[in-house]
Amino acid sequence: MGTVIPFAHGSEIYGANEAAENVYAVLGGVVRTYKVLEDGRRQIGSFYSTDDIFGLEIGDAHDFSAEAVNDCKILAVKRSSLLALASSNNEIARQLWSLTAAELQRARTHMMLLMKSAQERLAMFLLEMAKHSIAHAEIDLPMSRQDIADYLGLTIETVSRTLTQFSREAIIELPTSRHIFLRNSAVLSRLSE
Amino acid sequence: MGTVIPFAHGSEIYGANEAAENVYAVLGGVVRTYKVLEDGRRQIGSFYSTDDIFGLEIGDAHDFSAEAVNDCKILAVKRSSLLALASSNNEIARQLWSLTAAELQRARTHMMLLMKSAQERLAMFLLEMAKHSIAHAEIDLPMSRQDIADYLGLTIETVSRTLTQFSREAIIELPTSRHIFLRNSAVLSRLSE
DNA sequence: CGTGCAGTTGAGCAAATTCAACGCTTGTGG
DNA sequence: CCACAAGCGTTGAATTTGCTCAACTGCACG
Repeated sequence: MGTVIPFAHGSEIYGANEAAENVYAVLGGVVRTYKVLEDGRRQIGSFYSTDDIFGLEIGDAHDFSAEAVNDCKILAVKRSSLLALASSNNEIARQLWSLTAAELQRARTHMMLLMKSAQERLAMFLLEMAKHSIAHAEIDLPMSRQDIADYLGLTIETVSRTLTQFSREAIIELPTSRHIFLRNSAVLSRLSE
Repeated sequence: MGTVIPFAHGSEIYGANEAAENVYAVLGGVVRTYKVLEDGRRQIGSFYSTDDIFGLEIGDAHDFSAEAVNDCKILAVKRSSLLALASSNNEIARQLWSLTAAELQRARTHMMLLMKSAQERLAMFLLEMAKHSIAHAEIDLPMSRQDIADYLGLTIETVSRTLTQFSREAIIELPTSRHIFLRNSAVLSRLSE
């Protein structure tokens, strides 16, 4: 059911305000959803990785845009067929509702993140990334500093400085800019509250 | 259907992590939902006024607390009976889903707000309040500066200063601290983007 | 007529941003 | 194979923004 589509890194999956024809599942790679304000500032709403579902709207239009962070395999499923299924199958209907609730959870967590200090935001971000990674204390970042900054509501400089600070304090290790070892998750947890 | 309950200003309607037994509708007054962090910081998630519905969770526990901002009339409806209805009635099921989607919309708007400057946050807040008020350009704030600050992720001092600045610039008029006239909504709209 | 709370205002400070320079890696053309 | 531009990330200095701490005002309530 649905169609598997590959997306090259940086390519658009859908745009904000476009008709929401499909719902998407990540089979491989990482996707970002975002909005761009008139003055050029970009807010990244979420990153989605393997097994995550995104692009489900209750209205007829997407309210964020979606792009491939790196090369992705995406499963696209017609929204109309899902809705048709849901109308006769309570279990499916409940699962669609549940997906929206999961998005709500995501948004609320992100909201809580955005009222914190730069250190706390980075701590939360690293722990979140670590949870999604295979090795619990080793992260391979698929996204750029700019992506992280736009996700956390900070500048790339602040992201960079905060990470080097963590590194100086031996909380993390940064063999390369995209590769991070968590050396003191306890401190990160405390920072992220 | 359901029970009408009055809540005095400041009284708790439910606490975070409590079992979500009811879903609530505001018949009169204003409600705030919030979370308190270990260090005492409080984040207000949303304000709900007449005809708004709050406290609907897909899990079994509330994840925010809810309090009456001022004296309220609240209709409490058993969640279990709504869910029972939904299981046999697709229209009800769809409306429950829709309510969660509306919450998601709220959370995303709030997320966008929290990445902006103090001026922009206040501008968005004032316009949001104005939309809910009877007279389009006149606001009677039900909540304190502390509530506003915790909603916008600012301090009361910054809220106060920004409002007086708007007042000096003739964007608003402040006959009393809880009563605001919008004198230049265009500027506010531009600020809020 | 005080007392207390909510809101405002000011001064100094801390945090994050801006602007700018620099280093490292990568890819391309000579 | 080397030189060199381009992009990404880091670092530094100056500036801006919002926060902290403190004093003060006005209003409501006893």
